[in-house]
Amino acid sequence: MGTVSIRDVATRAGVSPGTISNVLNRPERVAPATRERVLRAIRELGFVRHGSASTLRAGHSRTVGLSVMDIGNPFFTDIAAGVEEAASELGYAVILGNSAGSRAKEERNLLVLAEQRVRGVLITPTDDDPARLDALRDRGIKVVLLDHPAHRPDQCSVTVNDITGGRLAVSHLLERGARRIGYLTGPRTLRQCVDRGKGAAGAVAAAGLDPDTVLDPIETPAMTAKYGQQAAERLLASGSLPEAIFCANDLLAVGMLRGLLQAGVSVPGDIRLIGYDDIDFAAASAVSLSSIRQPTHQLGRIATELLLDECDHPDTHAHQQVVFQPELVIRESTGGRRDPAEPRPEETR
Amino acid sequence: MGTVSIRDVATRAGVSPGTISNVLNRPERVAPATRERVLRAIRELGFVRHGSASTLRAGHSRTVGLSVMDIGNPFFTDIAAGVEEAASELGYAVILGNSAGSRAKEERNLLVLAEQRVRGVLITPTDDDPARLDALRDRGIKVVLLDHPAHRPDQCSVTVNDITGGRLAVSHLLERGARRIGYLTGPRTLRQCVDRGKGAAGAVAAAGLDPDTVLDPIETPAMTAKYGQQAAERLLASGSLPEAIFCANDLLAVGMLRGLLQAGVSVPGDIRLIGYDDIDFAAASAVSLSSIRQPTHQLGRIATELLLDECDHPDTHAHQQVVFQPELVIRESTGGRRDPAEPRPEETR
DNA sequence: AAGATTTGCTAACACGTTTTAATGGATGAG
DNA sequence: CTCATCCATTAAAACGTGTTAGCAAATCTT
Repeated sequence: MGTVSIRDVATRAGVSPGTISNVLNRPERVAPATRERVLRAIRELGFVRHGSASTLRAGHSRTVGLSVMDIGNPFFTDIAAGVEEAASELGYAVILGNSAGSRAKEERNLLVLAEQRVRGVLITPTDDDPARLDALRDRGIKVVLLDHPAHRPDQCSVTVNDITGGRLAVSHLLERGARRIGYLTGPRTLRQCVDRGKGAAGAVAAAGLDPDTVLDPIETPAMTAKYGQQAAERLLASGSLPEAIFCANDLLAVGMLRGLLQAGVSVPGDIRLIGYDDIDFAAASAVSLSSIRQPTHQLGRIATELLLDECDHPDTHAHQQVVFQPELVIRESTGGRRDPAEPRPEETR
Repeated sequence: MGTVSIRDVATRAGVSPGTISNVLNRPERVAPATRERVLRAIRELGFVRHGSASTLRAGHSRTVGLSVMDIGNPFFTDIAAGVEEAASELGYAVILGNSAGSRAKEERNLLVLAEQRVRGVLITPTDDDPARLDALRDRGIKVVLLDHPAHRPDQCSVTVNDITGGRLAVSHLLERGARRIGYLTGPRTLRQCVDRGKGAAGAVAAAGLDPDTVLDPIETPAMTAKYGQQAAERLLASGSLPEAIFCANDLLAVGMLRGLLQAGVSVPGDIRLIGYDDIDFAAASAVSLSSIRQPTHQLGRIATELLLDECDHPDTHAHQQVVFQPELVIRESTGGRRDPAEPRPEETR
C-alpha cells in the first residue's frame, strides 16, 4: 500500500539507492548483471519513480506545456496530436492548457506550467505582448512560438504564412468574379486575423482594385461556428449581401454557411464562401468548403522537435524560424471543381 | 536569473520560511500585517512556488490526469473542456493524455500520470480490464470512470445510457420504414459499441422483428471519419445496400455520408443515416445528420467534481454512479424534419 | 609483479517545500 | 503582580530522488 521508494528497491536488489538511480538514468554505467537484478526488483515491487522528487533534485522535469487558444477547434487538436506524438517519442509528457482566447486564462495556465517546472512551453499566444514569454525564459523555461512569429532572433517559432493564405483565398474569389467581398474575421488582436486581412487586401490591390471598396470586414468576438452563424444573421438583417465571403477560419465559415443556408441563400449561387485551416469537416460540410490548407500536424511536430532540441542540446541548438506555405483547396462553396489532388505543402526554413 | 526560493522571500520579508508556507496554504493562520508584507515580497521577487517540492513534501499534487480515447473527436474535446473548467475552478491543473484507442499508449500515459503523482485520474478506458485502474487505486490515486460504468460499488463513474441511445436511434429508423439496417461500429472491445448494438437489437426485437435478419453489423478498426468513408466504399463495392445505417458515432457517420454522396447515393433518399454524439458538425454536414445527443460538457464537469470531492473530502465522499439519458435529434439524414427544439436531457443519479 | 588505469559501486548531501513541536510575547483573569 | 492562555512565528526534521567524490576491486601496462 504505502508507496515504494528507491531505497526499498535498493534493499531488495542488495545495492545502494545511488545504483538504482544510475540504472534508471545512466544504465550504461552499471554492470549488466546488477542492472538485471535491479530491474527485476523494480518489477517485483511495482516501483514507480517519483517524478516530483526527480524534478526537485534534477532541477527540471520531463514535461512540456502546450498552450492553445481553442481546444474545440480541430486546427488546434491536430497541432496537439503532432505535439504529443513528437514529445512522447522523446520521452516527454505534455501538459495541455486551453486559454480559450482569454489573456487572463492564458496567464493562469502559464503560472501553473511554471509551478510544474516544465522544461519548455509551446504556445499560440493570444496577443503580441512578449513580456509574459520573456518572463518564462528568464525562469529557464524554453519557449517556442506556435503559429506566431518570434519577436527576437534567439527564439524559435513555427508559422504558416498567413499573408500568402489571405492572398490565395481572395485571389481565388476575385478570379471567380466577386467584386464585393466580406471578410469575416475574429478579434483584431489576433495576428492571424490581421495578416490574413493584409493578404486579402494585397490580392485586391494586385488585381488593380481598391481594397477599401471591395473588402468589407466583419469582426466577431471569437472564431467559433456560433459567432459565424450570428454574423450571418446580422448580415441578412442588414439586407446588403456581398458576392463572396472570406472567413478567417473554417469554424466561422461553417457557422456562416449554416446561417446562409437556413435563410435560403444559395452557396455558391448567391454567395461564394471560403474558409481557412482546411479542417477535416470542411470537406464534409453542407456545401463542401473551399479553404486554405495548413500543415497542422507538422506544425506541432516540428515545433516540439525544436523545443526539445533546445532543451536537450542547448549548446548545439540553432534557433530557427520555420515558415510553412499554405495551399488553396477549391471545393463547392466557391463554385470550384478543381480536383483536390493534394501535394504536400513545401517547407521553407 | 537563478530561481528564487521560499527562503529568499522569507529573508526579504523578515520572517521564516515556514511563515511563507502558511501565507500560501493557510493564510488565516498568519497576521494580516505579516501576510501583506509577505505577499509584497513575493510580488517583488517574482517568486513562483516549486510544485515538485510541494508535492514531494505534501505527498500529493494539485493535478489530475485525463485520459481520453481520441483527442481528435469533438465528443472528447467537449468533455475535456468540461473537465478543465471544473478543475480550474477548484484550483487543479489537468494533464491530458490521448490513448488514441491503443491500450499500450493508455498504459504509458497512466505510468506518466502515476510518476507525476496526480491526485486522481479521469479515464475513458480502452477496454474493460479493471487491473490497471485498481493498480492506480492501490497507489492512492483516485479514479473516476468517464463514459464507462464502474465495475465496483466503491468507485465513481459518469455515463450515458448507450443501450437507450442505440434503441432510440434504431426505433427511429424502423419508424421511418427501414427493414434492413446496417450497424457501422468501431471495435467490439469498446463497451460503447457493444451497448449501442444491444440497444439497436432491442429496438428491432421490440418491433416484433428478428434482429439477426434486420441488423447487419460492419466493424471498423477505429471510430474515425476515414474509416467511415472506407466502410462506405466497401459497402458500395459489395453491391447490396441496406435501407438505413446506424453509425456508432458521428465521425463514422460523417465519413459514411461523404462516401455515399460521392458515389451518387442519395441520403436520405436511398439510405437513411443516423450518427451518435451530436457533435457540433453533425448539424452542419452535407446532409444534416440525425444523431443521439449526449450531455458531453456536463459529463466532464460532473466527473471532475466527483473526483475532486473524493480527493478533498475523502471522509464525507459518497461514491456515485451517475447515468445520464441520451436524446434523439432528428435532422435531414433520416428524412426527418421534427423541429430540433432542445430541452436539456434529464440527469438521473 | 607492481604500478596505472578503469570499472562498479557506496555514502552522504542537496533540492524547496510542508509540517511539527517548541518558543516567545501579548493578553486577560485572579 | 503572577500565572495561565492564546496567538503568531520559528527551527528543524522530513519527503524521495540525483549527484558527487571517493573507494575497492578488477583489468591493463610495462
